[in-house]
Amino acid sequence: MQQDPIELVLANIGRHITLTPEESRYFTDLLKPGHYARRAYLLREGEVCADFTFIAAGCMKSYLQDKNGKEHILTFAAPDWWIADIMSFITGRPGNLFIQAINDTQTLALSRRNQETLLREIPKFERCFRILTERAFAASQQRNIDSMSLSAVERLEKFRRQYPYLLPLLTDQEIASYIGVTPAFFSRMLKKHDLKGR
Amino acid sequence: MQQDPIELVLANIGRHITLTPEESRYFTDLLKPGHYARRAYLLREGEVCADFTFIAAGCMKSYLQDKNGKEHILTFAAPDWWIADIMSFITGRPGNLFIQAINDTQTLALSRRNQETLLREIPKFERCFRILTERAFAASQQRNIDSMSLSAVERLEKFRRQYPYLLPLLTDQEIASYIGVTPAFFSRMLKKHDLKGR
DNA sequence: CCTGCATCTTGACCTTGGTCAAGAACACAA
DNA sequence: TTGTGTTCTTGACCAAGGTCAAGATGCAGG
Repeated sequence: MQQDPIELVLANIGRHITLTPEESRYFTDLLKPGHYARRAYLLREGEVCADFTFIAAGCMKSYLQDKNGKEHILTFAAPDWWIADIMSFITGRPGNLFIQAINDTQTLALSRRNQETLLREIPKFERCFRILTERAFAASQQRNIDSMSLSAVERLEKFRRQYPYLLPLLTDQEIASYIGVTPAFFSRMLKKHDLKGR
Repeated sequence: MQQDPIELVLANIGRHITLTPEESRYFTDLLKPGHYARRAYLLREGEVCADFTFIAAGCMKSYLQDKNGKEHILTFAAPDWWIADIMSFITGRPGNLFIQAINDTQTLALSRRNQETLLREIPKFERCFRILTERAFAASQQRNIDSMSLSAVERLEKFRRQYPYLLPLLTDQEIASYIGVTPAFFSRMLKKHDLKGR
């Protein structure tokens, strides 16, 4: 059922640049496969995020804990997405994010070291990462826009429309955290607006 | 007093890649200088954002209007920064953002067309734009984090610490909009926490 | 089949910040 | 100096969403 992670990552890259078989090989040799059981951590607060990680199967979330210990989910990463604590990754300093598996997850990690090697040896990867970063930036920008201009209900409706395939994997708590409300308010919201049948 | 815009943009780029004089020339020939008077628009909602714009002097803001007509400021761009409606710029579709001059502003615009030419002719610019985009992404991510985990007062204090040089240019309304509160609440907040002397 | 832990729901009450409208302060233009 | 507009402040009231705690529901493991 599961597709080969290497095939998936090559398809992902192939959407942006064209590689020769040798280049593909060179690239995939720099990737380190990983497996994370449900709830296992890829990264914890205070650690340096050394890898740009491709999700081949499963699902991860990145979140932070505020000073009252409450968890705020920043992003979900479904298969075919990349995840990292970008701030820590580019500065090399310890970050504030946790990255955790939501269910069993297969990954391919590209370390900063290896990314540098890759970019030096095959410069067209610069283009590829520029495009990936542009998209991640646009998504992040849109999240800012939504949190400023939409109500909690609107954010929920948008989330459901945008990521229907994530819904079965997530608890209500996680969705609540992503859209920025408490579980208690989330529950009332579903009831009040009759949004229970996803 | 003012520095030459071309010098400034070359210094900006030079922080990430090294150019020969010919390459510098090729690059700067692709830039279109602009001047915007206070309150003039570089971009309006519904227009396609065709340019990646460098601010050489002055200051701009990008904002959106929500469906109640209220303005939410997404970013400020001071000298030595780039500004664009990234979503519209990368998709080529009409965007939702306004980009407006806060005071008299000198710009250098790199159109998407010219960017493509530049990247084709001098591939090391891929690297440069990857890095610029990574930073913009990290800043946007941080804004999401702050809006999720800080109170209005904390966001204000952080804003003042982070952008002291912007404060003299901005009205309280604009700062309020950026940190995500109304002018009325902003005023009360200053009083209550004795934050008036910037 | 029962236990134990997670998640979800609900009630009662609270806090943060919004709304609307009016007045005060300021700014600059004629 | 006197408008005229804009920004800032304030009062009275409101609404969205948070807090805390208790009970209900669901489900995996033994």
